[in-house]
Amino acid sequence: MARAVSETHGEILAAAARRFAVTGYRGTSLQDIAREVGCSKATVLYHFANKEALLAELMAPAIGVLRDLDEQLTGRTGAAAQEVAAQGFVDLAVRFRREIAVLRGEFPELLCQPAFAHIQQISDRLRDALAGHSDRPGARIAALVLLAGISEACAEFADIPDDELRAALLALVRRAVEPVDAP
Amino acid sequence: MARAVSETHGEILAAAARRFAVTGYRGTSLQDIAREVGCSKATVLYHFANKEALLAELMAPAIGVLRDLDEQLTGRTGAAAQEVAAQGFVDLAVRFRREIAVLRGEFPELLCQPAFAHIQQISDRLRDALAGHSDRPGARIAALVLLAGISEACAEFADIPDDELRAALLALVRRAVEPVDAP
DNA sequence: TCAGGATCTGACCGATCGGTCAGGCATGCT
DNA sequence: AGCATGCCTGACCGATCGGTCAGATCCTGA
Repeated sequence: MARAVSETHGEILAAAARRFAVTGYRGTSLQDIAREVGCSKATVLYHFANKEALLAELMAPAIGVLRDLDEQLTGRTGAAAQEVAAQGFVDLAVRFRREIAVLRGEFPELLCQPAFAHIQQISDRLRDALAGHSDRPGARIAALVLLAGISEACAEFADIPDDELRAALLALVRRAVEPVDAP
Repeated sequence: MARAVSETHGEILAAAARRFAVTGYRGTSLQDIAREVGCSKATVLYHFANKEALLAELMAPAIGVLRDLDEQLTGRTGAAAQEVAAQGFVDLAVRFRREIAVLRGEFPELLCQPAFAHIQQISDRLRDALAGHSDRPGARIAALVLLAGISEACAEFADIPDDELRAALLALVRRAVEPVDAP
């Protein structure tokens, strides 16, 4: 019955990604994941220290890209920051559609877990950049609406090809963002 | 220890609204609500048949307004449908900020419950109207991003006055919606 | 051949969940 | 006084959760 190490490990990871995307992190039990893989719950906990570690490994690639985007944002201001934030986040959201779906609505609670403590600050900076670092309520509100809406759209439109989704979202963001330095 | 009938009933409802808005429906136990009210869990279940009934009574006013909006949408097409949908939903979302926050991310699972079965269809029609009944992917994507984003923004910006939030959201929607009948 | 590590499992644990139930207690009607 | 009714509670229920643990099984290198 024993399989190669990485095989079962990867199967659990893939099954978790599928289940989390459909029923959310809290809504998915370790038993659910084990059932989908075809192993026991104890096996899942042999390969992963706990449920949170499973989620962390699942989100690691997306978080890495988010970190990169955060670095690209440093120093940029005004319209330049908006453009980099828009292009970067749309690209990230489309590429990591499934990972985004996992966080659906559970963002606030999941951010409390130590493994994701820094994500909150990064997403705050991202929102700030998309608002062109403006403190006008209109700009801040628009930035939040767009970031949250894009996440939801990427999770929902699973059937649309990457290119098409990315183009549509980018066009939307560009006309929706409140322009800075109004004449 | 006994209080007037409606008093405890209302207190439970108010406490549930507060807790649900912070920790979500699933993330809030009947014990949590009882603790906030200062009564026993059994008392909560004396006033409400079950947890779902408590949620249903909490959401009833918002659902009523959503139904009204749905009726106003029938027969309208193109830009007129977009405008009615935009104005109606922004107004609804701002007025029922707390109720919107309750649904945060738990929308899909909550819609499965029989008490909310019809909400899915209404929100589909609302999204369709905001897209100007266009079948272009760009229009449909923009409509979803806006509806989801507005919900999230209303749940998040609890400190901004109604008028200001409504104005900012409406301005955003008007410049973000993909125009129909392009020349 | 055999020791030892990697893999996997069933049984089990304490905690918490939504929900039930018999009964206590105050109030008001007859 | 006696009874019914509405309100409230502690104790309890079965189910499920994440997580632990001792041991069975398999593979590999000496």
